[in-house]
Amino acid sequence: MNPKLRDVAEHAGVSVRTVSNVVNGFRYVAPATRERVQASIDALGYRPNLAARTLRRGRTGLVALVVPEIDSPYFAELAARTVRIAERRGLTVLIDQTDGDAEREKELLHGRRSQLVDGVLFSPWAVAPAELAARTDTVPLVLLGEHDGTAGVDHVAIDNVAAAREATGHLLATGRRRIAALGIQPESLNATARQRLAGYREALGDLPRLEIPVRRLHRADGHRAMLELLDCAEPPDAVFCFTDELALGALRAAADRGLTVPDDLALVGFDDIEDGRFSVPALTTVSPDKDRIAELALDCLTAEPGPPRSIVAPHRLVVRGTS
Amino acid sequence: MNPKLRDVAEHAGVSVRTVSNVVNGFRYVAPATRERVQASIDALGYRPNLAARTLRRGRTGLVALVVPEIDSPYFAELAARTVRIAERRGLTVLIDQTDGDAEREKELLHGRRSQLVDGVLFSPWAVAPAELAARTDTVPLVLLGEHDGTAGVDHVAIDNVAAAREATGHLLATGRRRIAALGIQPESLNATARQRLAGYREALGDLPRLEIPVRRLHRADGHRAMLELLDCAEPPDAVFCFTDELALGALRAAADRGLTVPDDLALVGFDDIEDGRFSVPALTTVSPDKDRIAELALDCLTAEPGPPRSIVAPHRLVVRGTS
DNA sequence: ACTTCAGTTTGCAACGTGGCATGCCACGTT
DNA sequence: AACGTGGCATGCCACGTTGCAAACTGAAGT
Repeated sequence: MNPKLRDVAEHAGVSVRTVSNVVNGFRYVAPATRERVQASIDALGYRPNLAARTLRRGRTGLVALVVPEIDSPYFAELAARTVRIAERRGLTVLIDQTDGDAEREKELLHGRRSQLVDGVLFSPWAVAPAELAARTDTVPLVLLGEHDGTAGVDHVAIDNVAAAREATGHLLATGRRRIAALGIQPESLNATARQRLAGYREALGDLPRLEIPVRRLHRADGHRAMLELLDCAEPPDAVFCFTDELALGALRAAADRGLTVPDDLALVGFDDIEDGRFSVPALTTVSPDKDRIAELALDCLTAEPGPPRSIVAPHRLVVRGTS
Repeated sequence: MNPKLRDVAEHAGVSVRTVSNVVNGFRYVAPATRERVQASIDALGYRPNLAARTLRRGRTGLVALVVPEIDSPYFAELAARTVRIAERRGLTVLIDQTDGDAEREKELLHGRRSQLVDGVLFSPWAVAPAELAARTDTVPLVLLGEHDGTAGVDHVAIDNVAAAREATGHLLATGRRRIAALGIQPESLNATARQRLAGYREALGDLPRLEIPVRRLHRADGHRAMLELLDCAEPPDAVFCFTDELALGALRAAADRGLTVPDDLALVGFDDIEDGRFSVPALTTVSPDKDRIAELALDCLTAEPGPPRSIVAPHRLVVRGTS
């Protein structure tokens, strides 16, 4: 059995409470006492029991990161940063995957983790704004990547509309006129996809729209959709993809059809995943500041409760070889 | 405040203990009582307090997954599967990143998480076998991806030597004779890299060896090393890369130098990450059965304590476009 | 009638910690 | 000498749960 406060107290010849005071850095402990207690702590290898501490304090030091899939590179990179930054703040991150399933997202909103964590970083996919409003749970919640003004919940996200406008505008600036948007989510309430679509439309103005739906946002979806798109009567000369994964699938499709990128077809992605820096050619993309997003989100969680914040994280367009 | 057992007990007119029995599915509860209690639970929205439960039971339901970096695709994919399988077993996964730092790995071995988790899945990078043997911590530990017979700890890994032999053998079978191995870790005690090197050497027999060291196993490392390699006097006609990431960096380097893969240069990777299926051309790779690895590792954690197991997970060579 | 026993319910105690209030002491001030 | 003050140490209790053992019930066995 691990040593407990009582064991340390006996060993050091002080009360349990004094040991607790030392452990917690309480102010009024005589230096000599502190030293003696610390020696006993080291000698016995005492470590506070987290369960007891949690029970007493009501805080766990855990934060849940809820994402559709942790093996999607964007979320993996976001998770890596979140874990690092959380650690610096004495927090530990646990991972929940929803697989983009609305039911599972609802569960999370309604307290599936409320006993276990001090806060939830939630990257929603399919859940309706009404569900957010109807949330019963009281655990601090921060939405990641959503930014559609749904009241009552903290948000951290880049300006998706502006970013999509820039991406599309960049394709226009390079002389493209038949620009497709790849990544529409017809059935889903996904706010992010809607905003990127809005930005695309704004930039396009009166030019013909070419809006391609996909089931999910993975490479395979981008690949499949792009093959179809290239086989149709009037294929586009550029595609704005809502994720880098889609873009990489599309890039592969272009290669399958013998097209040269960016000459025959320009591509812009979204997310700036590591992968896109080493594709051939390297992927032009919108780069959200993931470090900043993670940081701001954790700030929100630890901040004093107040009116719901809506925080905009920075992004920039990174032009590389596909455009 | 959340309702507790006492509140439910009062509401249902039974003792606290009986409510606990219902919650825990204890056998001897009269159906009528169970129903009444369950109704009260639902009415009040009772959820067990995990901290109290943990304190009492001594188990947390948490498992730590310790990896060098969660945003490395192989580990992200492994994590995704681990989280899914763990969830089915009522376990929650928390993520620790070591960044390949020996100090941090040691911390984990010496109980950094022992209070918080029921078990640790540890994917070591730099830690010495001696550290493993000197482990003081008693939390169940399973090593992932190591398999060098270090006594005293459970292992789950594929047969890295055989896999590397197959990969190299495949390149030989396609007529290559000047085959490099990319991914050597000269300074590190990393067992995985050593085993893959051993397999490479076995397959090569008396053919000339070309063993290329890299600092880490990322795309950038593969890219850099491959550029150097291609610029030297006698460049190889094939490269066996110790990870897919290295291979993708190498693939990019080949493109940078105007080489055609696989005609001018064949590549084989290792890990079968999603990314490699959509590169141009698609990456030939060794595919470890990640689902099986996650499953076996969790089996180990939950199994009765016994003599250290050394479990070999299946793998297969997936031939695609780069060879 | 008495024991036995499975089924059912219960009270008590303890898991290890930290909040609170209090007590004690030494020292300087009035 | 009495008093106030700040530094320091401590005991009691509650956080919400579950293990344990005991108690009670009614029916079946002797």
